Amino acid sequence: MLFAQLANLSHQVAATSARSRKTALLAELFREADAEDVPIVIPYLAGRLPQGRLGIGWKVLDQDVAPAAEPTLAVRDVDARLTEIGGVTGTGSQAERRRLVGELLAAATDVEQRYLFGLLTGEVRQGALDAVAVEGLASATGAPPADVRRAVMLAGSLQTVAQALLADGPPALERFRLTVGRPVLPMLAHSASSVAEAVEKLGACAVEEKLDGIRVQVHRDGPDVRLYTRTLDDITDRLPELTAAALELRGERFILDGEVIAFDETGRPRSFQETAGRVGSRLDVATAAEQVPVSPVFFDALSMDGRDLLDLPFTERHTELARLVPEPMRVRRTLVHGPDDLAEAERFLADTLVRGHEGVVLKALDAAYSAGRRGASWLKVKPVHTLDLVVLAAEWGHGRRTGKLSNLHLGARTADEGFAMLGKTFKGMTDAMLTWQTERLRELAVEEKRWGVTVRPELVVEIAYDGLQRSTRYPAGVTLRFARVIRYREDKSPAEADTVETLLAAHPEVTR
DNA sequence: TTCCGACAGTGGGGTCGCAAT
DNA sequence: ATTGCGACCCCACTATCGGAA
Repeated sequence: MLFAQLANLSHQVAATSARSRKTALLAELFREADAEDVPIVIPYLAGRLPQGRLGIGWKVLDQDVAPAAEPTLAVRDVDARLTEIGGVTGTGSQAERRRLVGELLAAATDVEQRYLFGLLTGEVRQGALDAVAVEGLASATGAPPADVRRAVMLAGSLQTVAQALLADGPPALERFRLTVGRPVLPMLAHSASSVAEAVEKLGACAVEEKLDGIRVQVHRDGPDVRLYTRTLDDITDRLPELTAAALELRGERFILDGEVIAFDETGRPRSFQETAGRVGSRLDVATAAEQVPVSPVFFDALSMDGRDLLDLPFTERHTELARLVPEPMRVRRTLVHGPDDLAEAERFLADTLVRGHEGVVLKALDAAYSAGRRGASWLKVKPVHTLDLVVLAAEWGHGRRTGKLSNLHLGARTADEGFAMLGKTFKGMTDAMLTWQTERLRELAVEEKRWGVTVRPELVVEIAYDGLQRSTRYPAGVTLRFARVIRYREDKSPAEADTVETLLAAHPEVTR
């Protein structure tokens, strides 16, 4: 199959807004693909590369290469060349990768070049990624979409399922079962703005503390233990104390879901930055483990002694968990009967925050474990802080925000009547706000740059954020975590904006 | 007809490890 | 030694489609 055929199809998919049409287009191509092309075509159509990451980013792609006039590249050619590029390492590798990418781009037509850019940067912008590709695959093979989604969750990859399905048809889905040692896509939580809202939606539920660490899936099969992240990367070698903890549990074969986090000597959680740094350390694990020891804290059991627990209600999965895992290694929790029991949920949240944790997750007691589309039975609630800050600059947006000033640079007042930048945000804006702020910020512009505009510091904006963290990038030494716009405050003058001083005072633990 | 769940898109900051300077 | 870059952690929010109510 020619690469141009995929590039053109992707273009067509991007051109239609109807999801049903996107699905139909993808299904048609899945049906046409040769068996040998399938392992390549499937990830490409879901906007990804079968090789995963290749060390190719904007710096390597930032070259102007004249496109070829006629399409000649086969799908397999592109794949072979990318595999080659990914294999280049060592001194001079970046220049060599750049040269090879240049050669590939020169062999590609205009449409193919654009598609390649999308695949390599992970921004295909065709309005169809894994989930829509799953629908297309189901449609192409006649398999029920829900069964395909479940198989993908169990296989941890669309590609594996697609190959089996296209080769052997719907019966192939039977082969995808929960297996100890093979990671499954984790169940995720949605957000709720308050405990009351969450309890209202869920009814009887468990309220569990939400730890600010790294998600971990622990598999044990006898003496073999493997640890996986949320994206199913194997991090076994980095966390020997977790392996040891898993081996001490009195069970031979199980899969547990939880969080890994670092605590200080008093049992309070250390900052997310410290936990993340530890989990990210791969080279000198022994030293890292000594300086920042981490602990597993579990909240779910997916498999026990060869039994698949995924479809059991949460209550029963938790019973299994509690039988295996001693209390200190489990997430703290309380049970709530329903809205009339709200006070208990509120009390638990307050207590959890006092302990230094991030918030709570409320989980429906009757819900199965599912990464598929079965509604939000896990709801997280975290406290939100707000500030009035001043817009210092704004950057031009990309994709559907092209032509709009999007990413705002946010400043707080300083003691010397100036402003210190605390970070950026592009979140929380409606289309109307984008249009309005583009016009307003242009009026305030003092300098036009390629990336955007700097403005007179006059526009006050109300910002929500999850907390403060240390920063080496910004002048105050701190930055906002997950900043998002709530609304513009034209009724406020910049002199009424919040100061760095009051911000630091509100989060004493960060600079202590 | 209206409502709402699921998805894709739009990017944010930090840290680590490797290569380049 | 320091800097730049890519990968991978954490993540919020809006617009839109299409099935459910």
